[in-house]
Amino acid sequence: MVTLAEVARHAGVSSSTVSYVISGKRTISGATRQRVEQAISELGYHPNAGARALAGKRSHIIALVVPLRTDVYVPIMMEIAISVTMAARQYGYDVLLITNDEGPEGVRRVAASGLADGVILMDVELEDERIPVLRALNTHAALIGLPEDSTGLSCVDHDFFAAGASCADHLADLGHRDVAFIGYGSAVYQRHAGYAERTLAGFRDRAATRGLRILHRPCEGTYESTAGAFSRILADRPATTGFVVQNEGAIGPLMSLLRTAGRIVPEDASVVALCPEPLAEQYSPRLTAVTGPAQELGRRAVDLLMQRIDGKEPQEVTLLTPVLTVRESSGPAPLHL
Amino acid sequence: MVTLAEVARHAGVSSSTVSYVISGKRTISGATRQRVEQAISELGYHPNAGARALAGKRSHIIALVVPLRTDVYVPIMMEIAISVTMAARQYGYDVLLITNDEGPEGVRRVAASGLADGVILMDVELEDERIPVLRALNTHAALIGLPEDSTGLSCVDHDFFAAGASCADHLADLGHRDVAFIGYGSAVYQRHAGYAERTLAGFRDRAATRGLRILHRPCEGTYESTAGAFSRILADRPATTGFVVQNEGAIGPLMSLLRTAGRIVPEDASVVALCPEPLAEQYSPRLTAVTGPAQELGRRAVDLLMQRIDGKEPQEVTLLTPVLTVRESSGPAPLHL
DNA sequence: TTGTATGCGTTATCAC
DNA sequence: GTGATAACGCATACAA
Repeated sequence: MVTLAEVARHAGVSSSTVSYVISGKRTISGATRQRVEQAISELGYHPNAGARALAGKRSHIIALVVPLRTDVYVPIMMEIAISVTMAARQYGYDVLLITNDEGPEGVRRVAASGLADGVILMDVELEDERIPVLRALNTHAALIGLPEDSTGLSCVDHDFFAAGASCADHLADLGHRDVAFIGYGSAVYQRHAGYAERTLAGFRDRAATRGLRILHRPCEGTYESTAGAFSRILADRPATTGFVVQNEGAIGPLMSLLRTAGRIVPEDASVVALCPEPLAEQYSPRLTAVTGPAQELGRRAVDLLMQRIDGKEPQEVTLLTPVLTVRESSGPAPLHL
Repeated sequence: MVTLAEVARHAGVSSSTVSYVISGKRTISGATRQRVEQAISELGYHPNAGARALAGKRSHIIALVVPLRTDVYVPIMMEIAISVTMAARQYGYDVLLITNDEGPEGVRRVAASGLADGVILMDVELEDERIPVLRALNTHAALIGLPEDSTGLSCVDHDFFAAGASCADHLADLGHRDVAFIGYGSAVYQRHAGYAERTLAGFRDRAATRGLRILHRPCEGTYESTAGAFSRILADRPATTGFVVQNEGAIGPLMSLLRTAGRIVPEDASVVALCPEPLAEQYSPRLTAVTGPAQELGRRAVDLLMQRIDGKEPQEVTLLTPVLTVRESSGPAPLHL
């Protein structure tokens, strides 16, 4: 293994000079810089990570805590994880993957050992049990998701309230009067997942303003569950012409069910999905959908975390505005109803 | 920050004793062990990762290199990543996430710096450019996927050949004679992705043995592409009654297309998917499918890597047998054709 | 069974 | 602009 000292000898300078050439924390004459850089590449020197962490009190690693639960659309989790990793690399940081089966202990472990300089929490719940650990250890952190009490924490999330509201707006604009909201399974609402509640709240709120009559039906995301929700909607409100879906698993079944029921989309019924773009594009007809910028979420979390590691105190809550993209699944409310 | 020395003072022993209590590399009397362990928990001691790595020449970190490409079913990638992480934890290891946008350099970086003690490569291609780096640095590694030349490397993969063969067998057993294989986009075959080629080879091979007439159609996984493949299949071989799909994105469209074409599944046509269980369960009717054990893949890769880190030389290639689960989408070939 | 002492490779302080 | 050198916190060879 090539060490700093060997590089120094090879270049005929002291090891501290080599160190400073690398870190750039000292002004170095062009000549020595040349020789040092040449020695580095000739010997194929790579600074030892452990030694650097020990001496520099900075591991240049951040931990990313990912959920095990799968009611989150997995590709989006992955997209966020990857964007976090790539953003971190731009700061010279690497990313350690922590699964939530370790629970709050995982956070404590990597923070207390100095393995990670900071932590990014994904899928943060309203009363997240990892947050007390963060606070107790005074760990640098950024949260993806919005907890109940975000005091002193940096959080990024989609603006789900706005997302829900824009669905209501869009359907109201198209003249729909009776609209159904097919959401996540009731377990999701029972554990007060912020994203589910906030979307629904935004939808309800705007629906009231716009004078929509709405129906909310939880749904497990299976075909059966969707079929159940669908038939109850038709039974309770036969005049329903607008559907908002926030459960990825329910989209396919819903489209089939509408077809089977003889309701042509978008002529007889409009569908607005709250889902990632690739999903929306995948159906036929392509879905009008509200989508939040997933990669941006990861990037911003890293930016915030890096600020904190650098001793700054960035803003507490950042909400990223989702975009409603009109595609082929929504249209004017049918007149004949 | 609590250090070993502080714990030692608190417990009234030397720091090496504390170290040995933790590592278990020395026999310690019950009494001192007690006192040390108490001191550790009282002070909330966590060994410093950097110092440990420096002194022990072992970071207790492995790197997991994940692909950026998304033609792999993403949830499975995630499942593997998570199983790798959990398996690694059992060995006291953490997992560093490396995205493939760094290319082979990423592998070099983490290996040469001693950041990671070993590397797990996901989505290995036949001529993978990361492999030369592995060989040059003599990095401990385990590959998920099968490269052209696996000499001296430890690889785990699904037995795709067997997977393809079992699809042919199943349909032949049911009396089908004309079977179509809807695969990945032609780009996947052109870059000689091992999994695609081996599945097709296994399918072809067994189909020949069983006297099936087959048709292979690449498919991009969109609705349009699937519709195109489907109509060409019906045009070229109207008597086709069996469908094998290896493209997750094509499954939904195919089911719709069959329904639209008036072919009831499984009475008029049988569908066998090569896909993860959750996907197979999600459709209506539920799909007969061949599924490889994804988590097992991750676990095994970690096991192999740990053996190598411990100086052993485990077997080169491990192929995990997939399982064909009969569900509702396959049945006897229709007699009237 | 336990203690002492050295070294791991880097960063950063102090001196020149 | 550059060079010594003292930490950094732990593991381990060597002593006792």
